Amino acid sequence: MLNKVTLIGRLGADPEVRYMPSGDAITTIRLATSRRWKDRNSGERKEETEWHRVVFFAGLAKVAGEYLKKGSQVYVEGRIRTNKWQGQDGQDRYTTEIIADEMHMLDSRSGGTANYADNAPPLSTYDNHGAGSSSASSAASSSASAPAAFDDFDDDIPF
Amino acid sequence: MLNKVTLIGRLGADPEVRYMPSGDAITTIRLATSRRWKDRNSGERKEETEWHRVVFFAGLAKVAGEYLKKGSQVYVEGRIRTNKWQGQDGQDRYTTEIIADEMHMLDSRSGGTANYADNAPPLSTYDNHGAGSSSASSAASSSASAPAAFDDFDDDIPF
Amino acid sequence: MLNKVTLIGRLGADPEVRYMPSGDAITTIRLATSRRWKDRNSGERKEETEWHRVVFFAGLAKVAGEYLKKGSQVYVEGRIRTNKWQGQDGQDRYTTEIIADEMHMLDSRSGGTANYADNAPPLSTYDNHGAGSSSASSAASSSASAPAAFDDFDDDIPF
Amino acid sequence: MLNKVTLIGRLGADPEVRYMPSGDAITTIRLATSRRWKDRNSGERKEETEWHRVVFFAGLAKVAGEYLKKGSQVYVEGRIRTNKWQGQDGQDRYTTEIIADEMHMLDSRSGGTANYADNAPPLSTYDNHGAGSSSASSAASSSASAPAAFDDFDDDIPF
DNA sequence: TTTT
DNA sequence: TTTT
Repeated sequence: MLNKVTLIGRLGADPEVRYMPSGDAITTIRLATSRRWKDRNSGERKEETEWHRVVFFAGLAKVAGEYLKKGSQVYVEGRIRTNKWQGQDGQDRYTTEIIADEMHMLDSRSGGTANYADNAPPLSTYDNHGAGSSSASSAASSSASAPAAFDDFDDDIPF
Repeated sequence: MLNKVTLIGRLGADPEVRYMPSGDAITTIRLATSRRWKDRNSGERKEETEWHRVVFFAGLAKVAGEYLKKGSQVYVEGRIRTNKWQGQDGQDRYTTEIIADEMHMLDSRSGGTANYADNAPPLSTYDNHGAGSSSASSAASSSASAPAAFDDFDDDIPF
Repeated sequence: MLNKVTLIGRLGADPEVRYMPSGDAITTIRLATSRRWKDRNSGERKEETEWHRVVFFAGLAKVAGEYLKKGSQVYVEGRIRTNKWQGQDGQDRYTTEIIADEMHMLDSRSGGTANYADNAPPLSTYDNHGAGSSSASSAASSSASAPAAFDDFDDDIPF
Repeated sequence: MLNKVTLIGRLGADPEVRYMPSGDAITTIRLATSRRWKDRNSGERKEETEWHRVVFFAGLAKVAGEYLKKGSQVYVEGRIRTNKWQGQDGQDRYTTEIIADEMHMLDSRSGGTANYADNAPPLSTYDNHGAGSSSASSAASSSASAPAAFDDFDDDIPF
């Protein structure tokens, strides 16, 4: 079965980074996508903004936490997950989020936040495909300098 | 900005069809997508099922309501929309759904529910791209026989 | 059946715009996507650039021809089409191209070519879904000023 | 940059499987996707079939070679690659293919070819994300029995 | 609640 | 031929 989401939008705030006991990072962002259309009857232009909670794990979480900022434009690919939890009143609540497995920063060169380009890695795509928790741990414990981000590059089939 | 979802899954129940005052249909389905993986540490196979609420409007709603059944396998493309509403306790609640704009029945000929193939249209893709509410209304008021479904075919660029 | 391509890349040259007898524009771009990975055996970083021929029709062709430039970063969605033709030697040749039905300029505000932002429309998505040649013609004959680009906005379902 | 293709279609012939000196399989299929639309001017229904050459490597190649048959319906995700080669006349030729990194068999239960269901694995998604050539080799040398196919399941992040 |  |  397929459960795939692709988003291009901007962060409404800086990323939030938390850490697991294992040392793995978990980064969460709020991403806005807006849709514009012209009402066929009234002819009015309309706009609607949708906010998405996007969660990154392991190596992706590190890169997202380090390089994304409020206002950054980003491409995200992942899957929908809805979590069930209980409110204080004992009632079921649901929260839907996007579990990201691919991320691509779209603010080229001077783009985005002022000092963004200072430590940005070359524009490229990061992903989590096939990453297990063990290798993720080792990635998470590697150096936080910019080149370390490249540890997450996809080892691909060399044909 | 981009907000796109693609799902391939099976219906957990027959579609629910409601009608607007204008006569337009609104069809809702519950779609299951499951994900299987092997835990890298324990080696165990795991499986997780995600349930999606998918909503179809206008011409798509008609086709979905007519041809999809509990257990049908379907491809859906659309966008994420989260609705905010108030519970009886006055607290904010959120419901996330997929607003479909393309649908593709995957139960081929002999496939799916027993008597499914009897009145199924040729395997094809239906979509709502660019459909305004007025044209949608006229589609909704057209005959309910199988060929009518074709009214929703995308008029495409003839090059 | 589904035949969908999504690309994010940069133009290798300015767009080429041609016109049909009907007045409709046809715009073609060459789009580079590059893939980077680290070879698992040698540990070397590798990079491979793929060039795509992307074709826009009707209203999309106008917007693409007007606002895209060499070096622009763009999101394109469309379908694969392979054309068969005959070389001078009488042998069959094949050319594969992407017929775009959605386009999204990713060079934000300050981004892209120097004077790009001067006449750029608000960042948004253009599409051709469901556009027939007749409506396309009328779009093509509308004024070429920036606001005209909005004529191509998707009329969407107002629920 | 992003270069992504998603196809749902049917095989025009049985898969072709070749083997690398390393023992890795390479499987190629011809996949048809068809598009139907109604001409807005003439009102005629039209149909166009596009044929795609899809190539699978490593573990995916094994599964594709074993379980797909002429007529099978399949979901494929991958990237576009155009190869340049020289005809006998010394002229450059180009061949475009889809390098698959995910595959999903859509013929449920009784679907597709007669004896398909006999040895089919549970309906699921196979992928090559992040597979390097070394791990691919070991997968290729594992047993060819049905359960072996599960070796290719995505080890995913266990949150 | 589907399906394999 | 783009870009980092």
